[in-house]
Amino acid sequence: MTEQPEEAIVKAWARLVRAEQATMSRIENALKRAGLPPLAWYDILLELTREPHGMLRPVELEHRLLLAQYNASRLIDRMEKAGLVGRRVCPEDGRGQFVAITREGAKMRRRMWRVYGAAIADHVGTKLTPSEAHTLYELLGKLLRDSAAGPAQASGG
Amino acid sequence: MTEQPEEAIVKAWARLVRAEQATMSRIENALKRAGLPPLAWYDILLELTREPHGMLRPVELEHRLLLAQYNASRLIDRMEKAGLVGRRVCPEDGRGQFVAITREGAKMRRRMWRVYGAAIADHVGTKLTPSEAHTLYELLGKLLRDSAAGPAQASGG
DNA sequence: GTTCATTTAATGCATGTGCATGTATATGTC
DNA sequence: GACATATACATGCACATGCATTAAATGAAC
Repeated sequence: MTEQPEEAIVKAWARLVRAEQATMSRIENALKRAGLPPLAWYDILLELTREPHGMLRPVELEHRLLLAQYNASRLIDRMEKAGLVGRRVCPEDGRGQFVAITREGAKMRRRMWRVYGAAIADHVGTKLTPSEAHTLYELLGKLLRDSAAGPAQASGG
Repeated sequence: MTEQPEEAIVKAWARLVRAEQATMSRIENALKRAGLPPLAWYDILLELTREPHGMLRPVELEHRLLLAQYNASRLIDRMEKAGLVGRRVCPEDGRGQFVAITREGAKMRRRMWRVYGAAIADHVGTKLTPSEAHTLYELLGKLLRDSAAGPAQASGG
C-alpha cells in the first residue's frame, strides 16, 4: 500500500478506463449489430488459430487472455456448444485437456474479423495516426511490465 | 463500415484493452481485499460529491459514466440499500428524480479513496512518470473525441 | 385540450460472472 | 506405495448484466 498518486497519474488512469470502455462498447455494438458473438470469442479463436496445431490448454488460454478459470471453462462450454471449438484429451496430463478450433471456428473468426477490423479502423484508426498509435502502444507496454497480472481471481490477501 | 486497419492501430488497440483490464483487475482486487465496494460505486459517489448540492439525475450519471440505463437504475438501488445515496423527487420533471449522496456515502467515498488512490499509485504511478502519464492522457483524449459514445445500449442500426 | 412521439425510470426473464467448492490427476515426501 | 499438497477443470448458487417491455410524465402538433 503506497501513498497517494500524482494528479497526472490519476487523470491518465481515469481516461484510460473511459477510453477503453467507450471504444470497447462501440466495437462490441458493431459485432452485435452484425449478429456475431462477443469479442471474447474472437480472442479465443485467434489464439487457437495462431497455434501450429490449432489447439491450446485452457490454462494457457487463461494466462494469455487474463481469464478467470471458471470463466474460461464456461466460455469454452459455450463455444463448444456453438461448434466453434472442440475438447480433446491431453495425453501428457490427465487433469488437463486441449481446446481445438474447428473448421467452423476458423470460418467464424474470419467472419468476425471483417467486422471487428473495420470497427477498429473506424473507432481507433480514424483518431490516431500510426505514429501516435505506436507511442500509445509503448506507453501502455510500461503499464504491463512485471506484475503477475491475472484476472479477478482471489490472489490471496 | 471502413476497410481494414493498420497494423500499428490494431496493436495499440489490443494493448489498450489488455492494459486496462489487467490494471483494473488489480485495482478492483485491492478494493475487494479491503472489504470495500466495487469501483462503479466510487465513480457514482465521486460524481455526486463534485456537485454543489451533492445530487444528480440518473440520466446525467448515465451519460457521464457511460452506464446503460437499466444498469444505473439497479446500481442506484444497491447503493441506496447500502445507505450511501438516497432518491429525491425532481420538481422540474415528474418522470425524473435526484440521486443524493448521504453522509455515509461521503464517508465511504473517502474510505475507498485511501485504498483506490494507493492502488493507482502502485499499479500506474510506479510504471509511468508524470510526463509519460500526460502524454498517455493526451493520446487517449484523441480516442474520446466526437463519437456519441454510450454504453452497450442498442444505438439502433 | 386531445393525440402522438419522446424521454425517464423500473422490471421480468434469460444469460453471464464471481465465489466457493468438488472431482480427478499429478507431484513431492517419507 | 501411502500420504499430504498442489494443479486442472467443472459446477451450484448468489448476484450482476443485457434485452425487451412497461409505466409515467413531458412536449410538440393539431
